[in-house]
Amino acid sequence: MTEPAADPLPLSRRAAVAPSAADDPAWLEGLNDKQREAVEKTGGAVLVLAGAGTGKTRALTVRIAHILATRRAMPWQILAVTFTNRAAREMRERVGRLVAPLLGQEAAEDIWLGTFHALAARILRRHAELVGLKSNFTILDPDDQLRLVKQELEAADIDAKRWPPRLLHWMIERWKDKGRGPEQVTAADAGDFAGGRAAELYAAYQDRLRSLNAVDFGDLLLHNLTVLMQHDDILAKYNDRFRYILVDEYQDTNVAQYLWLRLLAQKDGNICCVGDDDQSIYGWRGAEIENILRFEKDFPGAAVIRLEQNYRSTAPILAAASRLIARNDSRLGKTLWTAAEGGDKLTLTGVWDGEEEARTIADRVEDLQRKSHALNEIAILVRAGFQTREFEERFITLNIPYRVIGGPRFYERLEIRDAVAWLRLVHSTDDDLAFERIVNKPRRGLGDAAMRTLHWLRTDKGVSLFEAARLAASSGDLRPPLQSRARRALDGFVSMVERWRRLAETASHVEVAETVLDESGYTAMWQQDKAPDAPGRLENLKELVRALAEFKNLGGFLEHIALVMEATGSTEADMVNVMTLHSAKGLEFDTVFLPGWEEGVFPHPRTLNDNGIAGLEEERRLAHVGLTRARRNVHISFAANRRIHNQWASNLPSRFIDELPPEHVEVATEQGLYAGRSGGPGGTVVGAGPVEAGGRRRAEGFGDGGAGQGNRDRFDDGWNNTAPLAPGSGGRHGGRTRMAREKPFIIDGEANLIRSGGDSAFKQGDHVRNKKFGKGVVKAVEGDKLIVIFESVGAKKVFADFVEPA
DNA sequence: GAGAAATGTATTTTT
DNA sequence: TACATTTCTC
Repeated sequence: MTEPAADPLPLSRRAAVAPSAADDPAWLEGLNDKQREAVEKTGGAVLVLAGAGTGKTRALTVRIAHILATRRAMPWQILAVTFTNRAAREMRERVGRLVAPLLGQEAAEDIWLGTFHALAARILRRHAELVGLKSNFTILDPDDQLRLVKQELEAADIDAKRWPPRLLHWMIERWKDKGRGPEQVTAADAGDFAGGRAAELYAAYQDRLRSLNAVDFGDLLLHNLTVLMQHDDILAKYNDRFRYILVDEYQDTNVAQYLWLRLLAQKDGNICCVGDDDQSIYGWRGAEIENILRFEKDFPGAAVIRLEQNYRSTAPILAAASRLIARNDSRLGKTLWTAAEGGDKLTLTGVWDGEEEARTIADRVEDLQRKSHALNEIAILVRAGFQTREFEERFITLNIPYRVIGGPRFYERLEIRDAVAWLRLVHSTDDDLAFERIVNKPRRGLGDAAMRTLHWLRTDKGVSLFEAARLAASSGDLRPPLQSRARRALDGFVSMVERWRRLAETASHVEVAETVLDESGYTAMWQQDKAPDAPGRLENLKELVRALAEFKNLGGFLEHIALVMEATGSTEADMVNVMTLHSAKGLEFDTVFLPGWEEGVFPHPRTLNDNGIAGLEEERRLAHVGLTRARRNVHISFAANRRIHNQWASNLPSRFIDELPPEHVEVATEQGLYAGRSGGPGGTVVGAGPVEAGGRRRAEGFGDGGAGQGNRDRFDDGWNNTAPLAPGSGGRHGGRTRMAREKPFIIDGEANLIRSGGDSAFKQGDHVRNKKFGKGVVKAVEGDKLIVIFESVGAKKVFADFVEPA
């Protein structure tokens, strides 16, 4: 139970619910002082710093309702921006419920409410010609984007082996996040990618997109910026229109989104941003936590309102989350508190390996199930996707229903993308990417040779590939001549597509889709496929048609799948939820398991390597997000050994464990794993597998072997430059790849690795036995950990508690 | 053009 | 290990 005396946090402050005056309008009822302030302060710039579980969505939706109900603006004069479709949907529903009794059902429908991308697309469609596009431009999915990048690399004759397309794609995305077109990329930004040609490739990629009448996600914002900055009249129009702007999850905005908001808000300046700097976990994809930290400078005179009263979690959970996040320097500072008293301590469990961790957690889940705890209210939140596997396996054997959230998404599946490409082509024959994707699916004898001819025709005549196909089918005068078989195939293909286009003029889009999938032979292709996953794919195709039926027309549907890539999953069934910490943001559960709190897993070493202190702070925010998902119980665990990519690694408990308040944590480890955590040398020791003759090995992440005392020290002298990259230039690309191939390190008793044994029960040279690795000899003693050379697996760093004298 | 073999590569993810 | 992608081979 909580011990208030030992607790530095004001956990038992009095609840600050506003005394509800009798003449208060209905929509303001039940708000606390701060929430109410956030709702009623409608003029000027407002930053609502809303901690986890403090009712931020409530404040935001009531604020919209308040603006509407008090007639400060009409629905279409309000711009409300979210990041996810889920948030947008939820917000519209909630606003609708609030305002329907006052203003009618339609009021909420007319609000400009949606994701950044959906709203930007809506605006861009009106002004597409100003950036060289047609208003029916295609929004490419990541797969198409990458394909184009590859093609550009190929066209520029750059070795894709040495310069991975994915990296270039990533660079381009980040530039777009920063609101920079190709001409704004400096040589320094471009780095040494392909000998400094990245900016040039970026420009080529943009040209290519334009010629395809296509945009990627980043372009939606980027082109908006171009339009708004270059056309004062258009900007003025939107400035007049949007009298109130509201932004959710402001800590996740990137530079482009920030600039977009600034432009749109520049006239009245009635902008209200809601966010939580302590939940900024998307820096790696361009989010600028600086945006929220800088808000008061950006919008002088801005009001800052802090929502700190938490209605979700128990006091111990909040104490743990607060204590942990207080270690971050880059934050505005907030302290969550709750009026609720009591609550269980967090539990901390150390186990031998990942398998045991899964077993332990699954057993606990089973136990909860017996006590009729809803499975839906249980979540297992992991750092990285691969960690879900062992839980899945365990749940399958125990027959516990579970769902993995955030796996491969419906619209990303191969068969769906193929089918959609068919529809895209029927919708617009200009869609070259769609054409290329399905022209030979199912196989109709159109391979590289035929495509070369078509590409030549396209360039020569300046037409689309589809048009080129039509020409090729009828003309005899072709540069690379076309086989008669290919010509017949093309002829058939073209007339087929044209027939469907005529059909589309009269028939419903569902009918068209069914015809296309049937007559193209695409369905038949999967029916004949004997692969075990073929039936599932056919099922997905049916699902696609079902989904299609919910839209008015084909165009609407295609826009939807471009911008709404969400998974279709049942949320009703009672199942345990397994997902990454990232995808858990915004959700809450009664009981939350947080496995894998180990150095080498969480914080993730790569974040540390790439981004140093800032990276560590982001990982810590991730831990904070994890903790604050729980209403009642948090179970943290760590495994001393874990197999990652078929390599055993012995890990120390995460430094974040040290950052939790001990008085709120119950250590449930039988062998005292936790007790010895502090003071030891840090780092991850990667086990070497079987000892191979003479194998001197070196592992990434072992750079701090010598000196570390506390965590801070360890970080400073180790983590940043720990990976032994190739010296000198080469830098990231070459260095990292080369390193990864080198073998892990075998601890062979080098003096600098041996720490004084102290009071350990073992000493160097002792023969020991361990239940997993068998017999071995102690090579070194480090506090409560031993380095043992096992006969079976070679050198391992193990906790002394896990071995016995042999 | 298709299937087999070799090779590379393994955070986080929404739109 | 497990996957996707590329290259090889027929």
